[in-house]
Amino acid sequence: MSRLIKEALETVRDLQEVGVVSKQTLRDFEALAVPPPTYSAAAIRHLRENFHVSQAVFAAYLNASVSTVQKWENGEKKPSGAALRLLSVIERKGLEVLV
Amino acid sequence: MSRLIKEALETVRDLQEVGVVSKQTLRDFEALAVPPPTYSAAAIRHLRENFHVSQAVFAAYLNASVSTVQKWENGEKKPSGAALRLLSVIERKGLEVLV
DNA sequence: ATGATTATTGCACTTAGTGCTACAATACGT
DNA sequence: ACGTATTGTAGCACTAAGTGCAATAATCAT
Repeated sequence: MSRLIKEALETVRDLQEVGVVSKQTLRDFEALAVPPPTYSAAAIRHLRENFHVSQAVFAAYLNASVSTVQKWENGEKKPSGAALRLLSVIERKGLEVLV
Repeated sequence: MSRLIKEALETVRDLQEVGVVSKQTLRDFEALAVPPPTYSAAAIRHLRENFHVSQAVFAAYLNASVSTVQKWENGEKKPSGAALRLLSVIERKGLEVLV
């Protein structure tokens, strides 16, 4: 998370404590403060290789087609927003969380 | 997971123990045995409402656009495979895992 | 070597994802 | 109750993601 956003988030947290801002607003802000993950083609390939799985198996975990994974890794297509988020979850929590 | 697949998975596990099948193959099979998640438009809306967040906030968590979430909930568009997997993760682990 | 698994390339096609606008509904404070 | 702010709906147009298939190439173990 960028430093600026982090500080802003702190501010909103303080404002919420004092009652200037609702819990809803705080939660909204937290969600918006979550940085959009980005993965280069190479990064995706590395991520998969760290788990020692083939493209086919990786695709199965992701619930995507082999063709899609290949195009991600070869830079022909970029993962959608949700797919990027999923990749970040995998990176931090492992493939197991998908099961 | 369907009963048949579950049994087949057991068999492959046994085969692997005896050495007829490699660990790779077992892992491949496990991945393939993971059932593809499905969410109806209503199910997605319910999922979001369970977390008491607006479409905008939900979209931020998913790293998707508001427009996309709306179309999912109104049945105009269906989530991609990876998006479905992400929804299943959220359902089982909560929104927190995305941060 | 050779056979099996895994990855690449290219083509064609479908549909998800997004942005924007104007409008409706609902909730909220005063 | 009233006006206001938040939240969700509806329609449009467009871009690019996702998919399948088939043929070729690279990798790797035996």
